[in-house]
Amino acid sequence: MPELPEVETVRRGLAPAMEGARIENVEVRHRGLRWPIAKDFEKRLKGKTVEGLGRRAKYLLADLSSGDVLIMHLGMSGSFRVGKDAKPGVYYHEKSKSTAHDHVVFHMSNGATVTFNDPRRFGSMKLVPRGKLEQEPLLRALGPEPLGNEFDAAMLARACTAKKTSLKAALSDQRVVAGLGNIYVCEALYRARLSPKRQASTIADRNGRPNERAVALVEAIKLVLNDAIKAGGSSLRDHRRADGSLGDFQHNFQVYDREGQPCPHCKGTVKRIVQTGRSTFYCPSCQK
DNA sequence: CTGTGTTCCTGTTCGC
DNA sequence: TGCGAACAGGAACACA
Repeated sequence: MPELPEVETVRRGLAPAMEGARIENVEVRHRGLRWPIAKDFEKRLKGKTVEGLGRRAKYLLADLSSGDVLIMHLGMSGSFRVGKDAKPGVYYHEKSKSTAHDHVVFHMSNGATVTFNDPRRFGSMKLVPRGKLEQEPLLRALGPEPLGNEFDAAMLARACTAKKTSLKAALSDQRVVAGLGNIYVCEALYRARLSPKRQASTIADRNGRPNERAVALVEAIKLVLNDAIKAGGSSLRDHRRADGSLGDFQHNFQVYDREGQPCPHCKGTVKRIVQTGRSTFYCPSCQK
């Protein structure tokens, strides 16, 4: 699930429970995440203070007093919940109060409990010394932050000009721009009125300079991400914010998961196609 | 190097 | 209601 707006929402939800607090204890109940959680994981975390909680693309980065950085990724189905007294505030299965898939639990010095739940276990956690963060393979190849000032039409055009893929594939590529996923790529392309099937290189001229499509696309990306963050992200299925409340942005989807429904802006119908193995939703009559 | 398909895993939804 | 198939927000990896 979690794309940039959801991860940012998680970060904001976890910050009050984690920043400035010491990790009194950490329980790893299932080491088999995307990669096995390292053997020294608990030892390196116990007794350390979280000095700050940041985000890079879809990664959460917890700065620790030990000099390590805890890198966390939610994968497809990961979520965090903040609770007290060693209990999560909200359960993944709220009715059954099930703790299945609660793989990692942080017990903080302020009494907060931070629980990582991930049914599909595509998420990951990894400790890296702060000094080696720049060489970290997970982060190294990431493209620009889409909400940063440095991300503009010129930069996007430069990244797309040599691409031989569709716009959908290019925007999904974390090396081009970091943090978009299937939902927000579809939504940004819709807002920019650009077809997901259009060749990515057509947002640049022969010299790699941005054209009006690149300008519209960058504007649409920033707009949709900012709106989604304001709404607390999207809540599909059981997904919730760290405090258990639901994000609202799914109500603002214009095309995502709306196959067969009317386009909000023309008389067309939202269509679903498959590109590089993933569903794409778009309006063929207003996205060109 | 570039682009595409497969794979990890569990849960939900859909058609019969 | 049951039951198998299809599908789901990601991204590393193998391969052409």
